[in-house]
Amino acid sequence: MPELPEVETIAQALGASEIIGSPIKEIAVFWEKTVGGDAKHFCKKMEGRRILSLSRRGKYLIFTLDAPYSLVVHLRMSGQFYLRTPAVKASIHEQVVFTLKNTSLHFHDPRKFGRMYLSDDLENFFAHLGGEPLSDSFTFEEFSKKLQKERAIKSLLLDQSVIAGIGNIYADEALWLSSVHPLQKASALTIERQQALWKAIPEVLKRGLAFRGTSLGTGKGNFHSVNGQAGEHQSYLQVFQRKAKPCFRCESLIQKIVVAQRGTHFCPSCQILK
DNA sequence: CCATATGTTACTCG
DNA sequence: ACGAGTAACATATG
Repeated sequence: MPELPEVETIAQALGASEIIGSPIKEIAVFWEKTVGGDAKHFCKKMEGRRILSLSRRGKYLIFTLDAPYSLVVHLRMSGQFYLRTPAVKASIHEQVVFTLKNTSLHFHDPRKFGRMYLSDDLENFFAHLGGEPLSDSFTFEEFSKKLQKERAIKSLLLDQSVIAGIGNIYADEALWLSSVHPLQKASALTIERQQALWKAIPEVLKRGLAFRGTSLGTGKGNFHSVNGQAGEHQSYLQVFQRKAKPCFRCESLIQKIVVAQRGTHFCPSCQILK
């Protein structure tokens, strides 16, 4: 269930792995919807091309292949990658297996929501995705413009066409850090709260990335990087999953409500609705 | 059995 | 037209 820091963690791990430079010799698809419903078409386009590099856009992983294609992967709720040798399906949850030169790349996805796309035009593919919150283009001026909506701020933060990469954990963390109530109408934020939130978003994302992502719970379906590597950021969460525990700023008990259909954690004392 | 889950999209309704 | 709410996707966990 990866968000920007988790996807970036995976991109960095795969980008430093032996898959780089390796040709894709064979592809086995066990759940056709994962690759868009036409496995033969998908495989034919990919087979023989090398994986040149890994990158990320929002919550999408991008495998740059020999021209003209890139393999774009969205992990959705439970997608994970494993490197194995040999290329035998090691779990019923492996939906796609890529046989490479000296290893194999396995896409493990119990809930089967993950999706793979082949694109020869990434600009067009990402045309409707918002900007990158960790890039220099994430300016206060641009952010402030996007807040001019009569809409709950949390709902806006989760909208990938507004800003790319923020999910439920980091939305709650950024709102807590900036003392903004999740149900606050975006257009009603004071300039001070706007600025606080603008600073908080990169801060919480960078912290998540520094700890190589957030791995919650005990289940294997929760986020893990390549080869099941857990992140460490769960130990540093300020508000997410802290229902009924004391706020680290004011000791009031953290509340959990539902906003935009998502569990939402906030401090009722210091995240004030105005 | 029931509720919940770090995501996205199609649909209805106002 | 826009946004909120809902169900759907499919499975695991508490």
